[in-house]
This record gives sequence, C-alpha cells and structure tokens, in this order.
Amino acid sequence: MRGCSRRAVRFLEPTLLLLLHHGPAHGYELLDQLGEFGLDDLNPSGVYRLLRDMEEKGWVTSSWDKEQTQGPPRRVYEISASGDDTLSLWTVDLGETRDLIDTILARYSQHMEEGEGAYH
Amino acid sequence: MRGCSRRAVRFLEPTLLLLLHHGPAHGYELLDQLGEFGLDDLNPSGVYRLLRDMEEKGWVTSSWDKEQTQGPPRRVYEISASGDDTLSLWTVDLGETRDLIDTILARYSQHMEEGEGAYH
DNA sequence: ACAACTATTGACAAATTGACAATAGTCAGT
DNA sequence: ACTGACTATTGTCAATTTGTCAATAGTTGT
Repeated sequence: MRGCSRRAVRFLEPTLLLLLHHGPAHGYELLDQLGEFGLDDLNPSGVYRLLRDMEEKGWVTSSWDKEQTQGPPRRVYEISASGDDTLSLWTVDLGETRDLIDTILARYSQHMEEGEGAYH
Repeated sequence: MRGCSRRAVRFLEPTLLLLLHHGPAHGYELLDQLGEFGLDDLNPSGVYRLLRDMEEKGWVTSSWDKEQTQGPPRRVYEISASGDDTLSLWTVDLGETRDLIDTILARYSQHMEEGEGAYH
C-alpha cells in the first residue's frame, strides 16, 4: 500500500515545525529525528525542499552554521513567531483529523460486529 | 490553511470503501454521505474519478441502475472481496496514523507545559 | 420550450512527489 | 596526495495527483 509514504508527506510539515519548536536544528539532524516519529525512509531532498518552502512562507528562518563541523557548512533552521502560530493551527487540524479517523474506525468496528459487511 | 482539503483527499478512499462496505450505492449518494464525515465541499468529479480508479483496481464493481429514477442512469458501486481486504488494510494504516497524531500532539502539549517553545 | 435539478464523464492546467544526479566539505587510511 | 566513506545541501525532471470547469444527458415542473 502507498499509505505509509503518503502519511510521511502529509505529516512532514507539522512534525518539522514541532521539532524546530523544541530548538534550532539543521536539515540532516531533522531528517534523523523524523525517524522517531516513524517518518523514516523518506527522501532527503524532499525534506530539504520542504524546509526551503517553509522559509519562503516565513515559518522558519535559516542561517549558515558558524561552527566547524565534520562536513560542508550546514544550514540551521529556527522557527519564527509565524511558525509557532502555524504549528498551533496545525494542532487544531490534527485534532480534527484524529476525530475523523476515530469516526471511520468506530463505524468499521460497528459494521463488523453487526456482521453487516458480510456479502462475500 | 490547506489542511482541510488535503485531509479530504487523503481519507476519501477509505471512507468510500467504508460506505460501500455498508451496502451498494451510487456516486451521487456517496457524495452526500461523505458530508457526515466532514468531507464536504469536495469536487464531485474527484469522487467519481476515484470510484472509477477503485474499480480498475478491482476493489469495487459497478453496474447501471435498472430502476427508473429522477435523472439520468446511475452507476451503482458495490464493494468486492478485494475491496473488503483493502478496507481492512486501511484500518491498520489509519490506526498507525492516529498513533502518529497522538505522538505529535502529546509532544506539543509537553513543550507548551514546559514553556520550551518560548523564544518569542 | 425552458429552467432547475439529478448524475456522470472528459479534458487540461497546476501542483505535488519521487528518484537520482551533482556539488562540496571533512576525515581516515594508504 | 589519492582514495573512499561519510556528512550535508541543492538542482532537475519525469511521473503522479489534484483542482477546475465545461460537456453531456435524463427527468420534472411551468
């Protein structure tokens, strides 16, 4: 099923905002932390692209990391006040989505208990 | 926010399967029933298109309604055994999605309580 | 005949996503 | 110094998905 991949995309934005809500971070680090949410196996370029999009919308700001590190310069993202607001709006949306899921699952269980889906 | 529209699209497929799991129905009727799930304001052609796609995948079958009705002939969709299986898989996916949402919302509440997100 | 409502289909632009290559810096071993 | 492995970000382009709007077509009421 394609569900997993689509879920990843759908929840990438709020999850990134949440992670940045905790503190500034660079893309590679975020990519790693997304795994804790089950959002693994996603394409790095998609994440970087989304971060750039989010910056265009003003939800995050970025700057090059000043510290020398084990690789090329890193772009560090930080959430903005506007990003905080967006995250807050996202939580409302997520709550509604959860309600929808609950409704669907409840109806499904109900059908199954009543044996209504038994045409086959 | 674009969340609502995207939610509609994301949950259209399982919701249609669920409705058809209850019994055969035609598109126009389904379109109406989707409103009960908060999936309103969606474009009819998108729903019809998805139903046709689902038929191509073998999850539903369709036939023209024999009964005379108040309009042009209606295509009646019925869920197949394969559709039942798909719906069942969908419930697993939806459960995982709900878990993800719960995780995100829990972390957000936690940050807020601890006042960690207070840069601004 | 005309308008309003029921019902489905088609077509095409716009937006999104996936896959992969390109670039570039550091570090460790040879 | 060269090589390969790892870190880190960007760019590109085809493929898929979605949104929008028009087209078709039957029925009912005036």
